[in-house]
Amino acid sequence: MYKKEEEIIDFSTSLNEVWRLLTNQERILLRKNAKIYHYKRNQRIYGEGDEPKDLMCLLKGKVKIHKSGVGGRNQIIRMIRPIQYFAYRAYFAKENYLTDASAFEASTVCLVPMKVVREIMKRNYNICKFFIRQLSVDLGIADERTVNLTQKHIRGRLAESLVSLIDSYGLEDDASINIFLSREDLANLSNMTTSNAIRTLSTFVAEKVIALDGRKIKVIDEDKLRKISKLG
Amino acid sequence: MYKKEEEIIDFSTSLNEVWRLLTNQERILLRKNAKIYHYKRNQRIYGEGDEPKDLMCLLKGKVKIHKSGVGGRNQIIRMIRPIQYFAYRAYFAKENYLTDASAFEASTVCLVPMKVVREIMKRNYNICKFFIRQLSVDLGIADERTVNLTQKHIRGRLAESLVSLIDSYGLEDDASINIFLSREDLANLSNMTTSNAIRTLSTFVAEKVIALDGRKIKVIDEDKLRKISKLG
DNA sequence: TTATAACCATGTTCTACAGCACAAATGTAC
DNA sequence: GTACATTTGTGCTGTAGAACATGGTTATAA
Repeated sequence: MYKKEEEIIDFSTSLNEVWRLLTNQERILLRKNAKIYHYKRNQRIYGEGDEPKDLMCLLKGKVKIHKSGVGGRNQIIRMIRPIQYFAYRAYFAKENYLTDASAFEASTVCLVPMKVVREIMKRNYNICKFFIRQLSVDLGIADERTVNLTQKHIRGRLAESLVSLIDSYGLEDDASINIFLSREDLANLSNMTTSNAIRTLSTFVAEKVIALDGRKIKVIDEDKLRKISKLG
Repeated sequence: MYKKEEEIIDFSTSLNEVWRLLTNQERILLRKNAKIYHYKRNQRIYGEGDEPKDLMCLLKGKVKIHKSGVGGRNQIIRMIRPIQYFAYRAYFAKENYLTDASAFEASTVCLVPMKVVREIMKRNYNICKFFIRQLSVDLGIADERTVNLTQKHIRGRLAESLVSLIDSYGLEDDASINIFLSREDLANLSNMTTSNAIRTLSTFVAEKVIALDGRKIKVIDEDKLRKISKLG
């Protein structure tokens, strides 16, 4: 399925925030237990129903957390960017995964056994605080999303997705969004059909809010996009 | 706004799980800082934008967490039942409240300053674990809800709400759901308009899935209700 | 009592959007 | 190169469900 590589990783930069919160001893423990995996584009990282065993931290690439709903219709729940942690919710809730995670593009992930993480947590309040904070932020985002996806109209939903992509992945020098998704993924993120995503993108182009070049989305009028997202 | 009462509360039963995890010292600290408030039907407990200061535990009654979306349309995010904790997410995320909380019926709430809670958490890993668990479970529920509310049809959404009310509040001896909400609240919980909630309830009655008597909902065929919820 | 409001209930439009169907463009394999 | 698959783009049609309207029924108040 996936390839394990022995590799020298600079943990202090790649694990960032969490690394800073650790004692030397804990760092040694972590280094000993961490594994690095590489995933190819569209490869599955974990699946609904799997038992959660490892904390994951995305080092490089992009990952989507998604979920198949009624009639197999797919919905993207959230997107992970480098140095974000994921895959821990299910373990903490003592559940199996409710979602799927797949690499959006070639990605590198650092895995740490949850058992090790738990041992560290027992002794290090700051790590607990870190997870509590993450979970709380994510729960807030989820609540917002629920309201937005159900109440906003199609234009508002798509605009909102674009805005959240901008906020997550940023803009290039030429104002194009730093992630390339298919129209289908964009639709799954915005809770609409692919045709509607295409159609609505076209109207945005006509209104000079964005410009398209294949999967590249150039943001022309970010203010207007944010306005559509808020009011639409 | 609300009335504070000096009152003898049996913390060990009313705070349940958390109380058991505390040391004697912590219990004394908690008892000294806890306040009891009473809220009337429909009274607001906190509002969007307020600064979170206290951990709240519902001792008696029913509370709804809701959120006003596009065009003031209201959406119920989750319902709280006695001995459930709430109001802590925003504090942990270092945000102000994103939601409103109101008493559904006359309710009693125990408030503990978050500062005190934090002090206890620093020393007591079990309390950290408790919140991590709660947040993780809630995040899972939120993700499920997002998919359900956006993908299911109107019948499925209403059925799902009814099922979740059954699971939260249980059934009386006569198979009626142990909570009485207005059609409007039911609509806000199921992401539909009041008229559609009324209409769909009627079809459920016609199909002999439920029986209605004012706000009282008697569950006739729970299996069928769960089936509609799953497939609808 | 009447007044007034808050709830229910149901029927009738109307429109946003999903669901095709089909074509063109682009990529990928051989 | 050709062949095939995947992605993208558009038009058409049906329908779920929102918006509106009307009327009845039950609480709360004057």
